[in-house]
Amino acid sequence: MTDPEAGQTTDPEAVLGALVQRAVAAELGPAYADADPLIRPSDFADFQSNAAMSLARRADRRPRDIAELVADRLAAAAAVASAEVSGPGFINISLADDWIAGQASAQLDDPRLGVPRAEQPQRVVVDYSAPNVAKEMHVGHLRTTVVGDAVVRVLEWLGHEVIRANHIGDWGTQFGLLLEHLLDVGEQAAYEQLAAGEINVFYQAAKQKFDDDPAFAERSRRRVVSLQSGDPETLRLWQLLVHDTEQYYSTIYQRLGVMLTDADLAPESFYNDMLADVCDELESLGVAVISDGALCAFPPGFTARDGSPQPIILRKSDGGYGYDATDMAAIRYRVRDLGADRLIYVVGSDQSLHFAMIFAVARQAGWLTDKVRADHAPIGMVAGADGKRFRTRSGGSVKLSSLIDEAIDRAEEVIRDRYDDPEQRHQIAQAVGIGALKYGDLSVARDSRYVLDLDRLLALTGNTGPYLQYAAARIRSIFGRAGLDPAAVRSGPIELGTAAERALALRLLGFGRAVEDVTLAAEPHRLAAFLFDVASAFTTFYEQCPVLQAPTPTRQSRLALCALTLRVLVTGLGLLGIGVPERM
RNA sequence: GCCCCGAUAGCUCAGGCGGAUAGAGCGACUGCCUCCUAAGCAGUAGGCCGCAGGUUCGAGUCCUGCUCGGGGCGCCA
Repeated sequence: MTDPEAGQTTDPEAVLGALVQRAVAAELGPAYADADPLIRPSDFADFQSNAAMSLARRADRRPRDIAELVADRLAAAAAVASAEVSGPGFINISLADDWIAGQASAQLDDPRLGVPRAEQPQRVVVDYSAPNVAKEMHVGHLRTTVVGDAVVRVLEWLGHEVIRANHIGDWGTQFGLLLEHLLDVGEQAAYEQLAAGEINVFYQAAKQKFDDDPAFAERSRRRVVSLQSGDPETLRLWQLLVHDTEQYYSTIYQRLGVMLTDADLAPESFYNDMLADVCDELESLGVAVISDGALCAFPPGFTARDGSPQPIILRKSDGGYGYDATDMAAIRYRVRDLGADRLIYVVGSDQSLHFAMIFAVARQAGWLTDKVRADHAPIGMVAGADGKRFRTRSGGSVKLSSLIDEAIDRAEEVIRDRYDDPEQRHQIAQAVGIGALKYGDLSVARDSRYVLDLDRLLALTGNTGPYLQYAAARIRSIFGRAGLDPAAVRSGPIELGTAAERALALRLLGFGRAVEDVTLAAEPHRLAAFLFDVASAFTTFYEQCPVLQAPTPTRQSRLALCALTLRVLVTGLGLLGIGVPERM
């Protein structure tokens, strides 16, 4: 165990946890050194430890007696102002003001703001976004894209090596009709339409012809065969189609400020050459068997509608490969060739069964071992007004690009009278609108299903991205008025004269824990909630504590606290992929 | 039929590994711009945590059953 009062972390819970563990071990014996200190936020103090009650039975002592002994030892620690027993054995712990102030000063001086790098860096493949070629990116792609992006940023900042994998759908039978339609309209016209984002028009026209024109349908079927058999001209057309829509994704990603680039494409077709070998290996391992003419794997514990074993279908009876095979190939490739320690699939919750089965088969095959962790991070579906799954048919879909436009327009509307310069106005509106949009999706649990509500998603007041951006802008404004560069303020001393200052400083110390929490289950909303608490604590401080007008020692301290708050907000929002405008 | 997810304030949602009096935003209602940005702040009202049992010192949280909603379950991806 590390020294509880040393090390890089500023996290009070970690520090108190170590203190409680040490005290428990001293009172009850070394066998108790690893007991969970059960540190929780408290309504009655800064924190409480509930350890005494859980240890009472094991130690055959009365919980209050244990609590008294531990509390006495805690009270002697420099970090602790008071430790008192209450109720059945709660230990209410308040931290010393000068300890909080010292930690905050250290955090300000630390380039990493008290967030240590991972002790054991991993190589992590994060699979997210995954739009389909020649299909519109709609609102349903927003969350997987921004959640994946935030997870990637957090993992990288913690020192992990991240491989971004945009598993776009660029293969399958629908390409027959798309390619025939491409030939009909001409390459240039198709390019213009696709690059302009008129993707659904293109797709629906192709689909219409497929349904109405038997000759077209027949051509399409033949085209699929040509594609799969590697006919050079067909491949050329296919690449054209893929390239055109990739260009369109890129513009969306750039507008959203998402890290994905062409270099991160890991399309379905990438695995085509591996599929036969994947099937062979699974078959030779005895994991896959022929059933009704198809090559299937039957992972234990999965049963179908009629109670029979439930398969994944690797190779269809017609010899073609399905997406089960592609995903198996991707797992094998990512673990064996890329050397991944962890796989995170930020993919819709409707794929839960699929991933459970895929992972199970990969374990049977020995591709996933105890050393490799595979997570499906389910993304909740977007529902229509009827509460049911949001379907993109019948023109009811919301294009992601329109949503972005709307977000920026709404933000610009708010500041229309505030900034004369249209360029500046647009830049602010862009940062704020995109910030609102992304935060709106990042601040809820990623698997919560939701009815699309633009007013909620694009809100500019309350617990929103702009609220956090606004707090940062106000801090910058303070420094601007003082003619100071906030980045230059790197040291205290910080003094905590008021409750608002203390509450803000204490809150800031939890930054590292909040960042860490994101990686546990790929949940950026935990960081979002923390940042909202920080901004909220700051605005209370802002209302109550004049900074520039304060007398000298207090002024310096408050400037330091502001500088620290700004850096935590900007860094934290950056980890969520949200930019912060200089002014608002 | 089986499996997964959900049900918390009027609405949208948070609630690490079980802790004391269940939180936030929006909406409603009261106040607050001679003062570092009112995209803000302070406050009030609003709860059978779906229902019924169980586990235990203690359950929104864990277990069982049920109700309702969503999703999934052999050759689409």
